[in-house]
This record gives sequence, structure tokens and C-alpha cells, in this order.
Amino acid sequence: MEYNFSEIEAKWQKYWDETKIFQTKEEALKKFYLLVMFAYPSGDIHMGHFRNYSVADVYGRKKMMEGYDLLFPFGWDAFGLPAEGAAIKAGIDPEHWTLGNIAVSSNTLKLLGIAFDWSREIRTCMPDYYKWTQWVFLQLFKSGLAYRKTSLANWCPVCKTVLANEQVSGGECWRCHNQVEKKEMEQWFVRITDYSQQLLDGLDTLDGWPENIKTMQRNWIGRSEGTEIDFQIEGTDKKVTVFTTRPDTVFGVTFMAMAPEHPLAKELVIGTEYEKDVLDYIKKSQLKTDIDRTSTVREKDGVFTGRYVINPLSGEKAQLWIGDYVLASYGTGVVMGVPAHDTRDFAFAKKYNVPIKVVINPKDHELNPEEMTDAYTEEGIMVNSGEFSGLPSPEGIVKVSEAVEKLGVGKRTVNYKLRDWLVSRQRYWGAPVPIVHCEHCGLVPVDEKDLPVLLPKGDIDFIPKGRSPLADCEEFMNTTCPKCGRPAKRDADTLDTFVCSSWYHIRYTDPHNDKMPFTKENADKWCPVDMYIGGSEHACMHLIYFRFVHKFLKDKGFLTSYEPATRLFNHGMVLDSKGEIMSKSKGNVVSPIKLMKEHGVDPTRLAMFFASPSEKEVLWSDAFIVGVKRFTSRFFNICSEKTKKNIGEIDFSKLTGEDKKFYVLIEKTVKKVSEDIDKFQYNTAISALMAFLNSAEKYSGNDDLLSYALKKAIMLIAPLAPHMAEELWSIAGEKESIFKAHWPTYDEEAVASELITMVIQIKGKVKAKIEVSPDMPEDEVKKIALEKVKIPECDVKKIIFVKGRLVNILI
RNA sequence: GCCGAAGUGGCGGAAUAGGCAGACGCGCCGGUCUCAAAAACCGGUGGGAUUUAUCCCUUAUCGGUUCGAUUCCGAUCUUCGGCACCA
Repeated sequence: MEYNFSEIEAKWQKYWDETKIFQTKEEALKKFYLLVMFAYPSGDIHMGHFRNYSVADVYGRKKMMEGYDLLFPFGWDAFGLPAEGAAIKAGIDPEHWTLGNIAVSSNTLKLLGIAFDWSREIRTCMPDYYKWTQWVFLQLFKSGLAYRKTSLANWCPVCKTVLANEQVSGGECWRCHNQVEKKEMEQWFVRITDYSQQLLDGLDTLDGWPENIKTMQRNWIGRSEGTEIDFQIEGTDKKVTVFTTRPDTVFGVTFMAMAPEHPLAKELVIGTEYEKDVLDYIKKSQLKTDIDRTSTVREKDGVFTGRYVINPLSGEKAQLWIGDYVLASYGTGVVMGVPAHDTRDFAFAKKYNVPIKVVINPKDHELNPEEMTDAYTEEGIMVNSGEFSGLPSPEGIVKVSEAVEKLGVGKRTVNYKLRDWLVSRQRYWGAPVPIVHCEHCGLVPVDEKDLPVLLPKGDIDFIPKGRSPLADCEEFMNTTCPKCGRPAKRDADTLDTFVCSSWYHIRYTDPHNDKMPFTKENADKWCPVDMYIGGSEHACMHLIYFRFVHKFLKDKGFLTSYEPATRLFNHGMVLDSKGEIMSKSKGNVVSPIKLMKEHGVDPTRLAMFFASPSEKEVLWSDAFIVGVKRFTSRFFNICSEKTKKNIGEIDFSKLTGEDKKFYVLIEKTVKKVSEDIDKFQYNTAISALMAFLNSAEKYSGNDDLLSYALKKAIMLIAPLAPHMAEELWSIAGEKESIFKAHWPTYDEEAVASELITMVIQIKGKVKAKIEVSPDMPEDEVKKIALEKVKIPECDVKKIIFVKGRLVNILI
């Protein structure tokens, strides 16, 4: 029988649709929540989506066959810049553009036969969803976690919008890759930093997350323990506080460097001879781009303020400088300069002739400041440090900190690199910030009963001008204050799309609720996500935000789980055959739709899976399809011809010879495929099925046994090639969907009883092989081995025996 | 610079609580079928030597531990990912 894929695919997709087989069961007795990162509808589905969803689909279908009640939903992360880009370029309304793309992509996804529960589809750009995104924001606001602050925001001059720190990489905008500037603006922030420690601690509970993602998040949160120390400014009643992780070097402070943005910077020099130089320097450093500012290769520079600070421990004076290598946003914005023991301070001191004072010596020799070419940053013994001299530096860190606290000039403290989350955007296509600005009452949250704050439609000028397009829409802007009732203005900004995606996993548990974002009952029934599948590029963005929002909602009592997802799997990217990212501009895009139409969905899936393990990238080549097409057609032929509905019992103990071997093979294949799918190693699962097929075609024994084995093989291939498996299942006489069949078990006795090949080595080199049963006594195996290689027992020095593996004879 | 992962035939890749390196597939070579070709099927295929039922070499490179190392340890090289003046 010919394998007519297009007919078979259409038939079974229709069947799945009509029988609603993939619709989530409400009772969920044995729940499994499988989640794929939802899609940005930028056009049609590409190979990356195809791989992501197919990999998840295999996993989900196997779970179904294992008897789990599966929640496997899909949706659209539908707000965001590209829709506005299309509006500007082509004059299309962003909503029209977005919904059009969703329609096209949904159709494609349905043709791909992914087992999504489409009845739970969500679209973040629709009022029934963003109403609740606004609700989430209001909870944050009411808890004091959403606040406005004027700050130097990352500003992308091309997208004309602000960006969160996470959206700037290497000084470039994550979307358009143009250089980001700094711009002073009043913005909405979310106090994610209140959760720094919780987000860090939570990682230790996430055993099912890849280590590299957890490491990236740990580094991103960037916890460091240290000590804050106050230095009095000479001749004033003011003091500056520094944060240091090396209080053991405090006696080596010869200068102090302050960030140009520090509130005291200007104040300290006003009216002095240093005023002009310092103000010029501050102005200059603000004009520098982030790339210049944060480049580690750039020569450090600074300007002297004419002021001195007093070291609270040594009583020594140190020069106070302004230097733009000091970050205002980390620690206290002031750094104590210890040239002898810090690389940056050393470079700075050398440039400006600041004294270098050694306070830590290596164990074996003494440092001479004049001869040093580099800072000594290792551990050592404290010197020139008063009562602390002679202490090993790790101990010094503790002792100096204690002294600082005792003197009342500082305290031990913890710092994090994590910054607050900037959530406002000066764009149209997003969820409006549900806040009213009232002259009398200040910032007033919109009443929950008045949500959503609808995004106005119609005549909106989308051209980016550096302020929100909504600001010009008077109809939208003019409102009344929910508190005092007087005329007031709406907030003109919209929320970052990462706010929309920070809670979508919970909305899926109750997607049509119009009274609440979700019920606690439903959230707790399904959450946490049991397996979350997506790319690793979101490690420090979405994957932190959604953990934060989940924890926040938990703390507010809206749900019970501490983490949104217990297991995470990152699939690799699909690249072109040269290893480059596929993009329209390069013209190297491979279309999954074209492949699917030409070869069928199942062969295309199999080719993708077989090409490489799922977590690795795959350099796509159409040649991958050749082998699996031969395989599918051979598999289809033998199964459609040799399976029978009724077969007699297979009694392993009565099998012999070829029959026994073949039976053991199918049982072993069940074990292998089951384990490999659980590990996302679909490539080896497929090769095990190929090896089985090779033997099945050669097998010429018992028809019942062959049919028994083939039906097991059909079930094994079902998650990987679902349409073909359904067809073969029905040809085999089965009436129900194969996805209602139970995932096959294997005969452990048979798998364990298989004859094993033992290797006979002489001095570690393979000389012969013997087949023995696994329970043959050691002495007997040794005897056979010696006979086999014709070595008399008297020549043997030693025999190494590894059960079930080998015999190594030393002579 | 720091942290992490990886390096296996012509290619994708398999095998690591240390135990037959190269499963499975692509490609290639030979064959069957055919007037011929394609498709399909069958056989062969890491490299080298050879007296061809034989031997040597081989998992980035060099060393170590071991009866035995792709797997463990150390050094070096390369590639990829992340962080990058975080005091």
C-alpha cells in the first residue's frame, strides 16, 4: 500500500478536530501541564516554531498515551513593536496586521497537526486578556511594587522607545540592534529587586531546569556580600558611603571615586576652584554612550574635586575624585580606591599619580609599590593595617567588618546587580497603563470594575516621536479621577510586552473567565507547569519576569505554588546549512510549509528529530529527509500488510531461536524508545525504530509474533509520526484513536534474559567474542574464554572479569 | 578578562557509575531490475599496510591515573553560549 500522506494527514486532522481528542479534561485527575513559549505573530510559522512545537508535541502525545490529563495550550504574544512597524510602513492598522498573521499562522499550525487544545487559545492584544494584564499591574501598584521614577532610561533612537536593562545587550537594542542612548525620562518601574533573594533561592529548588539557565540567572541577579563604610568629608558634616567586598584592604585606601551622577557630586565643588572642571566632566560623561562608559578596555579617567575624605579606621586622608567608571546604579555609587589591590584602581592611580599603599602581602614575599606593574588582588597577609596587621586576608574581611560595625561607621550588607524592571513604553500597540494622573490626588489606579482601559482605535499617528502616540489622542487622555471625580488625564504609556507574558501560563488554566484573571482553584489545579519548552534566549528576560510575577501573585494569595515551572527544556535553534540564522534578508529561509507539502508532516518531523538531539542546534539540509522517507514508506508497508487484529498470546518461555531473538528485540526497543522520548533524544529513539524495522523485514517466523511486534512499534512511533500511526492503527483493525491506547510496556524478563556478547581481551586488546547467558557463573565464563583464545592456564597472570561485559586476560 | 558547554569517519550523529569506538542514517562504491535512466531493493564502506581467515593506527593536541580511557585528572589549542569597570 502506498503511503499517501496528504490524504492521511487531512483525514486524521479532521478526526482529531471532530472528536476533540486534544481538549483538556476539566477533572484532571492525573494532570500534566505542558507549555510551549507562545508565539509572536510576525508572519507565518518558520522552522524554529516548527521544531519547538513538534518537539513539545511528541512529549505531550506520549504523556497522553501514558494516561495523563494533558493541558497543552497555545496562544499569541500579540502586542509589540513589529505591528506598529507594519502600520508605519504599509499603513496597515496594527490590530488588523496582527490578527491577520495569527489567522495565517494558526492555519499552518493546524496543518502541522500539533496536539494543542485550541479551545484555550489566548491573544494578549485582545481586551479580554489585557484587561487582566492591567489587573496584574494594579496589584503590583497597590502593593507598592509599581512606581514612577525619573531616570536615565535606555533609549533606542530607532525604535524611539525605552528599553529595560535586559533588552540592551552590548549597548544595542535587542530588536533593531542599533546603539542605545541614555535619556532622562519619568518611567514606570516594577520593584523586582524586592524579590532578588527569593528569585535566587528559588533556583535551588528547580532541579528540572538546565544548569546553564540557572547559572545565567544567578549571574544576572548577581548577589555579592560586602560591607558599607562611611567616610567623613574633611571640613564638612557630610559623609560618603562606599560598598566593598574587600574591607580587608581598607587601610590601603588612597583615593575615593564617585559616580558623576551621584547627588553629592555637584554640591561638593560649587563655589570652589574645581567647580568648572568637575561640572564639565560630569556633562561630558553624560554624553558618552553606554558602550564607551562600560568598555573595560577604555582608559579610566576622572577629575579631582579638591576634597578629601577621612578613613574611619586609619584616620588617613584620601583624595575624592569623580570618575565615570563608577556606576551610580550599583552599591552606593562611590568606590574606595585601593590601587595596590584592585586592577581598576591601580590603572586610575597610575594615570593620576595617586599614591599606592600596600596592605596585603603574598605569603612568600613582600610587595614594593614602586615596582608593581599590576594590582595584587589575591588573598594574602594584612600589613600596614594597624591592629589587623598579620591577619590572613579572609579573616581580615570578617574582623574589619566587625570593627566597622562596632565603631558605628558602617555595616555588613548584600548587593545585587539586578535592577528594577522598567515596564512603560512610549508606544501605541500595548496594554495601556491603568493609572489616572490627577492634579489633586496624584497617581490614582483605575477601578478594577472599570477595566479594561481600552486601547483607542482609529486615527492614531504611530510615527515615533519620543512620546506615546496615545498622548495626542484627546478622547483617550481626558477622563475623570476615580477618587475625586474631577477632570484628569490618563497615563499615555503602554506596558512592556514582557508584562503580558509574565502571567499567561496562569491564564491558560482559566482562559475564558470574564470575572477574574483566573480562579485560585484552576491555577492550583494545573500550576506549576510540569514541562516548559522554549529557546534559551529568554534566560534573563521572560524566564525571570514570569518567576517574579508568579511569586508575587503567590504572596498575594492568588495561587499556591512558589515557582511557575518545575521543569524547563531548551531546544536548539534551526540554522541554515552554513550554520547561519535564517532570515528573509539573507534569503536562506527554509519553509516548513513547503517541506510539509512536498514530503508530508510526519517525514518532515522525523527528519528534524533524527538530524540531531533536540537540545542541540540543527543545520538544516533537505537531505535529512531522504533517509526518513525511505524509512516511513518501508515502515508503512510492512505494518499495513502484516498486522492482524487478533493475535494469540505470546509466551516468552516457549520461544526459541529466531523467534526468541525477535521478541527480545521489540521489548528492548520499547524500553529504548520510552526512555529516549523522556530525555528528548528523539534521534536515538528513531534509530532504535529503524534498527527494529531492519530486523522485522528479515524476520520470517511466527506471524502472530510479527503482528504483535509491529503493533507495539506503531504505538512507539505514534508520538513521533502521529498521522501515519493513526492510519496504521486503524488498518490493524483498531477502532479508537491510537492516542487513547496505553503506551506499551516491555517484558523485563525477556530484556534481562537476552544472551550477551562478552569480549575477550588479552592485555586490554580485543581478541575474541563469546555469547553467553547473563547468569553464567564467572568461573565457567573464564574457562570458555581461555579455551577460545587457546591460552593455557599456567601462562595466565591475572584475569579481570567484568560481569556481562568482558574478560581481560593478563599473561 | 571571568563563567559555562563542547571538539568522534566525507557528512548528521551513536556509545561515557572507565570495558567491542563509529549504532542509525546520509553520501559514496559495487550489484539486481531496465533498451537505458530514475526509483526501489541487495552487498560493501574510519585510515594505512599486507602474504587479505593478518597486523598497525585512530575520538582536537600533549601528558597522567588504570589490566583497560571517547569517558576520569592536568596542560594546551579551537569553537560556541553567557557575563563583562558590579567595587
